[in-house]
Amino acid sequence: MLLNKVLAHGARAGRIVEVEAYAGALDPASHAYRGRTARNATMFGPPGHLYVYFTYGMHFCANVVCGPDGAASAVLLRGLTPLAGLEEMRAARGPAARRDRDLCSGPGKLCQALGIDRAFDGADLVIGDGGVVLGDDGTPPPRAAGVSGRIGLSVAADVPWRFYVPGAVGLSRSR
DNA sequence: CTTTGGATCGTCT
DNA sequence: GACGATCCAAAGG
Repeated sequence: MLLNKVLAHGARAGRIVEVEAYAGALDPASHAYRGRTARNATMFGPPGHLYVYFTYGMHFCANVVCGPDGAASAVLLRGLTPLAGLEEMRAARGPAARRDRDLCSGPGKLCQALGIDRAFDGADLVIGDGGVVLGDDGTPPPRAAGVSGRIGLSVAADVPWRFYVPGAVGLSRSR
């Protein structure tokens, strides 16, 4: 359960409030569906590492590899509540992020805000090599997490594998 | 508030 | 050669 864990890069940190699950080779919507390639190699590795990919010619998205070595299961980080390093986040995001709640309210946004790019692909989030760490500040997972279909997919979007903290700051807009 | 279209390029077919 | 686990600005209500 990643909800309410904390992702930090240097002085910048945010609480994970929205995620989506991808079930490796069994999931038509997963990058791992058509087997291992140079791009998705990290997903096929051990859990606890960061899988970062580039899409739409301009955005990065970050996943946490969660299945055992070889399973290629991963969880996409879709939304964070900004906790620290807000000034740095604003500088990285630019004028488009008018309110604090806009800083990390989307998969591409949170990567831009935290300064995560392809160079961080494969980083170990537990020991924090590369400067990106996944931590726990004692906040328990939500008593009742919200659930919905996944967003932005052309296949298997109806599978209810999007989980979020109801009412939290930093959720991407739901449909 | 909602809807719509453009930007932009690495990766796989 | 096509398309994507997206975002944003602009335009209309």
